[in-house]
Amino acid sequence: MDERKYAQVVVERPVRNGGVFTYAVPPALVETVVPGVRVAVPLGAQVVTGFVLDVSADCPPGIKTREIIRVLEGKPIPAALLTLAGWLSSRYLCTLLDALAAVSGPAPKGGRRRETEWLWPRGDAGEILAAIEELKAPAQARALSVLAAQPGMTRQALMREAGVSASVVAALIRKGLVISEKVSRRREPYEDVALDPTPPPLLTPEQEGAFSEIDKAIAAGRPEIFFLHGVTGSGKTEVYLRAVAAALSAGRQAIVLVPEIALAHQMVLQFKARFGNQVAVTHSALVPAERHDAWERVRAGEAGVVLGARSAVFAPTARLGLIVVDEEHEPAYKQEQSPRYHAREVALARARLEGAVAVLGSATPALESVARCLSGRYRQLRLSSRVDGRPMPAVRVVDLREEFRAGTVSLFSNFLVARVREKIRQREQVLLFLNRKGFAAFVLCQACGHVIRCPNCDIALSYHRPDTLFCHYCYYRARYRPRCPRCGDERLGWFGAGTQRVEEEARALFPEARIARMDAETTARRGSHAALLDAFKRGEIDILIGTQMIAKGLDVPGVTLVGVLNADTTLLLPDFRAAERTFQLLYQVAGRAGRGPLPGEVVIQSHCPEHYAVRYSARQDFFSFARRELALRQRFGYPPYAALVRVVFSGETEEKVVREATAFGAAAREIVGGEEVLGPAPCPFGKLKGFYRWHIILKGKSGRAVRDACREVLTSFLCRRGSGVRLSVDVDPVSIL
DNA sequence: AGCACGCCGACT
DNA sequence: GTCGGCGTGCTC
Ligand SMILES: [Zn+2]
Ligand SMILES: [Zn+2]
Repeated sequence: MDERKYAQVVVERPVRNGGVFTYAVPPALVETVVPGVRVAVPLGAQVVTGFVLDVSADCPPGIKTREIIRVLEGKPIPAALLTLAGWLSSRYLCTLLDALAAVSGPAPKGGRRRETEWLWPRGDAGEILAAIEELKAPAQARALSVLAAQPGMTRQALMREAGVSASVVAALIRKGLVISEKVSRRREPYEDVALDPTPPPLLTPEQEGAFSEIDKAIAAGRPEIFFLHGVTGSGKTEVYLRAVAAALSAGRQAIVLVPEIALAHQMVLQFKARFGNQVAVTHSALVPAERHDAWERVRAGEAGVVLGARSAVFAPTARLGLIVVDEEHEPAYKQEQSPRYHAREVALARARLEGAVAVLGSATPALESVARCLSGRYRQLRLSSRVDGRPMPAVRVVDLREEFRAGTVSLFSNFLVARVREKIRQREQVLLFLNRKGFAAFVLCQACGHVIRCPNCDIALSYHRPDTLFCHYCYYRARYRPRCPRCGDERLGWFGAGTQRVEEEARALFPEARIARMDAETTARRGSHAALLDAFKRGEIDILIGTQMIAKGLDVPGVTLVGVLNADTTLLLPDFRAAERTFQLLYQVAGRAGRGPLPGEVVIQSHCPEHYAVRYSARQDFFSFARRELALRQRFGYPPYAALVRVVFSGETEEKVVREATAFGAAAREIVGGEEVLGPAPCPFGKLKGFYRWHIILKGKSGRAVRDACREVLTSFLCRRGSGVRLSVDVDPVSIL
């Protein structure tokens, strides 16, 4: 009988049908063609690669199949991750191919592991001396004698020391007078962290209570979702460590996600000290081949713990028992290219599919998480007191409107200047924090703090020349008048000072202080970021000025004052999460003060001190903030009470982009039922690398409903091929820039 | 995405 | 008459 096997293959071509084709498996490949392997297959006139989804004995009728050419190297994607890829493509409306590529981890080939090359002179001292004498080329002779004096140099060092060019060294190697030895530097970062033999610290009663719940679920193999809501310094990490230990002793593996591995230095050290080489760190500093090695250690079960950024959620753990998502509210968990997944959501889906326990942690939960705690989907565990028993820092909000009326033109209020001077006198350290500059012109009344918002969307309107204000969500437009609608003042500003200007002002105001600035410009050189932080920690800098990047993970005991120069700029972002982002940022910044023995102090400068995000963050009152914010989300129809899908159109000709976006909008309005179609409107970054960008936002009651509606529109809608307009879909967008 | 097929305008 | 524009459809 016909024993032929057929494989369903997703080809690496953006084909309309989703790219799934049926191929015959040649007898020689029956053993190796299994679900999850990559294969080379013929497609039309060419050979393309693809992923095998499934292998079976039957073939859909009425098609002439061709044979798989060969199986590519690399381990197959495990079944659970293949299922997860299917989930990803339907949850995030991406192609199955993009989902499979994400799930398949780092490529097995493509780049060598890093090697260090050492150069040695050939032979004993006599032979080398003879060779130097015989050499006709003086540069080569010089290089060889330099190397003889100091054997074991790198190529760069030899070139530098001998003052010769690369060709000189190459000639010596070619002649066999110099031996090149390449040593693979298979150094895992943090490899040299010693296991800490001391027993883990005792848990506080709160930590104990939280851990025992998680422990019970792990021991029982009950796939629960826990939300660990713990204030700054309440010891969430120790709870994660205990939970991971519990999973390991139950014979299962654990994945621990952090927003940015480069900023999780302390946490990596703690995990390495506790679990040693059982931890695989998927560090972004690894070259692809090294990432692949780490992945294989996980697959083989050598590593029981995976610690990494969002892509670590796809680690090929065979026996997953626990997934931890630390700082679950962080926007860094959102992948901003297809598949545009949120690692927290993927983690929950994976935990469900593989029967693992999930632990999400934050001091300032995403409002989606608050809603899920309230609905009972997450079990909430609270850590409400600091492990060290220190009080939260005292926060003082300075009203910039009063400063404005009093004629202050400086970025520093009089109060902040006085506090900084006091700290400098006492030889304590100061952190000055500047919110990132607004990306577009936004309108804020300098006199009363009023912000003009969209009546439909509650989103801050942005100004466009010569006299238009518009909403980036629904494209509501209004005429701009340089006159505040609330107080009538004519000084509507769009301010946006850079760190450079802050530094200049600070030098003028505090001439006796040692001041440093940390931003993209000053930390462009590799390692200078760490060097600057080290200098600050050693007390060689009195005032450190920086943007968002210094708010994360900075732990300097000498800092007793944190100043936020402009608390409001995040409130002006065209984003329904603007208030949430502001609250999170201010809360986090405040946590940077008073981490040492001296009490901390925080000064927040704001044009809208009465705004609830500013007010409640000053009191570190998350629950009051959440209550207010949830009410607004409900009123204006935003997550967690609604779901959004954003469709971005981009191309080199704006008219064509607008035409396609408008056509999509019309098709969408035709098809959808209860969902709203907002726009098209220009994206906040309306032109990026020569591409004009417009977007449409679909809004609906449930995620399922909006996704279904969007999927339906997408099946009937195609950008005209000649238009050169590309379309990309973002389900649950985090940033709409 | 590629590539072929096909149907109209302006060239040797 | 044919060379070539790109709109349309298909690839297991
Ligand atoms: Zn005003
Ligand atoms: Zn609007």
